[in-house]
Amino acid sequence: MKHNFRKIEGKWQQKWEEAGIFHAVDGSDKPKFYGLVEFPYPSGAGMHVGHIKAYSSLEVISRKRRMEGYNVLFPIGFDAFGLPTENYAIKTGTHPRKITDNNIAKFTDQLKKVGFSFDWDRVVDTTDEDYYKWTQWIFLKMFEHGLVFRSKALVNYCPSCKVVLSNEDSQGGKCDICHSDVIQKSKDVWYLKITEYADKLLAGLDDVDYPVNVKQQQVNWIGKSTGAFVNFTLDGIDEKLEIYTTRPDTLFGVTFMVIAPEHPLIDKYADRIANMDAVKNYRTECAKKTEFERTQLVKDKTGVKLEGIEAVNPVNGKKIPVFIADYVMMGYGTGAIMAVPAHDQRDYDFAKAFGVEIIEVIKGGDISVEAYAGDGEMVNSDFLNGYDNKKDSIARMIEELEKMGIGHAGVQFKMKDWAFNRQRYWGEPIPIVHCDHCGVVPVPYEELPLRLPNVENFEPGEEGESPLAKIESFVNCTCPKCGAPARRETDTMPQWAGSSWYFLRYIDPKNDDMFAALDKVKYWMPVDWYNGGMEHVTRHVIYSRFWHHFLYDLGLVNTPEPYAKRSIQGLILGPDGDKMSKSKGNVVDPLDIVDDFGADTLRTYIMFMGDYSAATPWNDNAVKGCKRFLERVSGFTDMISEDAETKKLETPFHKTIKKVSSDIEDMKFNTAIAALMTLTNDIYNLGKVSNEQVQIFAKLLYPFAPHLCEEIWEVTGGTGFLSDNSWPVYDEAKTVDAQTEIGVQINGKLRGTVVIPTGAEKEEVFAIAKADEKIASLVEGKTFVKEIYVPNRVVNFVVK
RNA sequence: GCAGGAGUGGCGGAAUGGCAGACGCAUCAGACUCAAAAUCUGACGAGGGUGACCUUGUGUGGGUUCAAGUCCCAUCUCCUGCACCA
Repeated sequence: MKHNFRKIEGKWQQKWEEAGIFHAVDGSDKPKFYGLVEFPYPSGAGMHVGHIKAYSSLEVISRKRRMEGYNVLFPIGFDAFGLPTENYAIKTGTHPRKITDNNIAKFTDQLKKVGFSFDWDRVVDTTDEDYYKWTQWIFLKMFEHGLVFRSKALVNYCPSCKVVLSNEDSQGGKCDICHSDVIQKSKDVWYLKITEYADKLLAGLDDVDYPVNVKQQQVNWIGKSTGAFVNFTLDGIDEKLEIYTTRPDTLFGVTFMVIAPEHPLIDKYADRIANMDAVKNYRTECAKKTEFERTQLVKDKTGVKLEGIEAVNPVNGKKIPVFIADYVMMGYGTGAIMAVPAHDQRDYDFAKAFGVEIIEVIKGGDISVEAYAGDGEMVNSDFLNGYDNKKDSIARMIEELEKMGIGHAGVQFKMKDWAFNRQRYWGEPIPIVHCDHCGVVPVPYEELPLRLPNVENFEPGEEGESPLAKIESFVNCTCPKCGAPARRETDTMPQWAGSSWYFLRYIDPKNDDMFAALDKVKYWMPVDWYNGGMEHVTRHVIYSRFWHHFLYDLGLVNTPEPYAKRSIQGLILGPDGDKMSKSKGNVVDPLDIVDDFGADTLRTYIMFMGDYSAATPWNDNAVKGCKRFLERVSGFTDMISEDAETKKLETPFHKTIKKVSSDIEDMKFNTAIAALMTLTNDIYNLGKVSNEQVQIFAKLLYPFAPHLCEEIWEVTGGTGFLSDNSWPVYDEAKTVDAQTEIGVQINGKLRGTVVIPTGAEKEEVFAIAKADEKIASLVEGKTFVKEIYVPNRVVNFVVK
C-alpha cells in the first residue's frame, strides 16, 4: 500500500478519540504506569520541535506499556500563568485569560495533530480557578505549618520585569525571563521555608532513580556544608559576633574578621566607628554593583577597616581588626567570617592587599606564596599542636568550643528560602489579608478560590507594586478574624507555584473536595517515570519535591518523593548547529514537518536523530530519510507471501523484537529504529514476508509511528486497536543464527574470518580456523604459544 | 576554582574489553527515463597496490592485556551547571 499520511493520520486520530482508548482507569486491577512529561507553557508561538522531543520518550514508552498490559496514565496540561502572557496582554490590550485560552486551544490542536496518546479527559490548566484554588489551599497549609514568613530583605530584583526573583530564578545574576542583570533591592518578601526541607531533599535523592548529573546538580544547589558556629566578641562592648566556618581547626590562625557590608552590626555601632563616611561610601558602591559584577572581580579584594572596633578571638583572647568587604555575603552563614589568611586563599589575597598579619597553623605549604588548604601538622595552636589531619583537629576544636561555651558544630546550606511573591497580575493571588489589629491573617479555606479580579489594566507600578494594588474592590476587605476593614495582599505567586503539584491533580482533576482523593493518590503515585529538561533541575524539580515532601508530612500523599525516575532530553539545535532562536532564523516548526511529511515521519525522525539525552542538530535530509523508511514499511503489504521462504526471517525478527524491546526501556530510541531499518532491509532483500511478520513489525514500530502501524494492522486483518493487542515476545533460542562468522586474529591482528556452527566447542573452532587457507599459510612454521576463543566472537592465535 | 559529561568518517551517530564505523544522511558510479524527479543496484575512513591484499586509523602522550574507542595514569579541547558559600 502507499503511505498516504494525509489520509490515515486524521482517520486514526479521530478513531482513537472516539474510542477513548487512552483514558486511564482509576483503581484498575492491571499494574499501573504513570508516565509524566513537563506540561508546556502555552506561548503564542505554538509548539517547538523541542516539545515534541520532550514528550516523545514517554509517548513511546506509554504506548508500549499499554500493549504490555499496563493501566497507563499519560496526562498533559498547561502551565499558563506567567510573564510572557501578561506582557503580551499589556502590549495588545487583550486580557490574559483570552490569550491563554487561545494559546491552549492552539497547543491542544497541535498536540493532537502529532498524535500523542495523552488522556485528554484529565487536562489541567494552572490558571483555572478550580485548579489554583488548590494551589492557594496548599499555600495556606504551609502558612498554617509555619513554612511561610514575610521579611523585609535585600532580594534579587529585575528592573526590567519589575519583579522580585527567587535565587533559582536569577541564576548567574540574570533574570530568568528577560536575561537583564538582576539588582539587589530591599523589599517586603514572602518566603517559603524550603531550607527547612533541605536535609530531606538531600536524603531523598538516595531513594530515586535520577541521572547522576541531575542528582549532582541538586546536591550542589542544596549545598550542604558542615562546620561550626563560633562566637567572637567585640573588645569593650558586650556584643557577640557569630561566624560560621568549615575550618574551626584553624581558629588559632585568625588574624582579622570580615563582615558583609550589609551587616546590621555596622549601624548598631555607627557612633563608635571613626571612619563611618568611608564605610558608607563603600556600602553605596557595593549596592550599585550587580550580582554579576560582584562575582566578576574575584581577584581584587576590596574593603574598609572599621576604625574604633576590634574583635577578640575567643580561643586566645587576641585582639584583631574587623573589616567590611563584599567578598562576604550577608545571605550565607551569619554574614561574618573569621579570616585565616594562611589557609584560605580569599583571606590571603585580602590580607596581602591590606597588610594584615598571616600566621601559619598547619605545616605543609609555603605561605609566603599562597594559602595552604591541605592537611599537615598543626603548629602555633595550643592544644591542637601535633594533630596532623583536619578531621581529628576539627573534632578536637569543636569539643573544646562546646566545653568553653563559645561555639558548636553546625551545618549550612547554600540553598536559600524561596522568595514567593511577584508584583504581577497574571498569577495566583496570595490568600492573605493585612489587618491593622490582627496583623497577617490567612484567608479562610472555605473562601477559596481567591479569584483574580477581572480588570483592564495590568501594568505594574513604577516602583514595582502589583497591578492588583490599584484595584480598590480587590484590596479592600474585612479581616476574617476580627471583621474590621482590612487590605488584601496584592502580590501574586511565582510561575513555579502551579507546577509544584500539578502531577497530583491529573490523578483526580475534577475533585471539588480535595486536590486529589487519597485513595486515588495511593493507586497512582509515585510518578513512575518523569521526563523533562535539564533547566528545571534546580527549579521546578526541587520546588515540587519540596511541596510533595510537605504534603507527605501532612499525610495527604503516600510517598515522600514524587518521582521514582527522572530522565532528561537533549536539545534540538538548528540545522546550523546553534541553539534555535528566532533572531538567528534557524527555528524549525514541527507543524510544517507534519504538513509536508506527516506526524509519523516527524516522530520517527526526532527519535532517530541521535542519542536522546544529547544535543543534536536538525537535518532536513535526514527527515526525508525517515519518510523513505516509512514508505518502505508501507510496501510490506504488497510483499506478503505465505510460502516457506519467509521462515528465513524468523531469526532476524526475534533479534529485532529483543533489541527494540530493551532499547526502548534504555531510551536508546535511535538504535531501536535502526534495528527496525535493518530488518526492513532484510525483508526487502528476501522480497517477501508473511502476514504475521508484517503484523509483528507493525507492533514494534507502533510506538514511534502509530498512525501508519494502525493502518497496516487493519489492512492485514488485525482486530481492534494496536494498543489493545500485546507487545511481541521473542524466543531467546530463535535470536541466534545456526552459523556465525567470527574473526580470526594472529597476535591480536585480524587476519581473516571463518564461519562456525553457532555455539561450537572451542577445539572445533580452532580446527576450523586453522584449516582456513589464509590462516594456515600465515601460521605455517610457527609455534602456537596461546589460543584464545571468545564464544561466537573471535579467535586469537598467539604464535612465535 | 568546584562538580558532572563528551571528544569516533564529509555529517548525525553505532559498538557487554573481542571483526571499529551498525543505521541514516550526503557524495560518486550504474540501471530506468527524451530528460529531470522518484525508485532500484553498487561504492564510500585515510595511504598504498593491476589484484587477492597490505599499512594505518576512535583528541594527544604513556601504561595494563593474547586483545583497548572501551580499563589505568597524565595531558589538551569542548559542553553543562554552580561559584568570593567562609
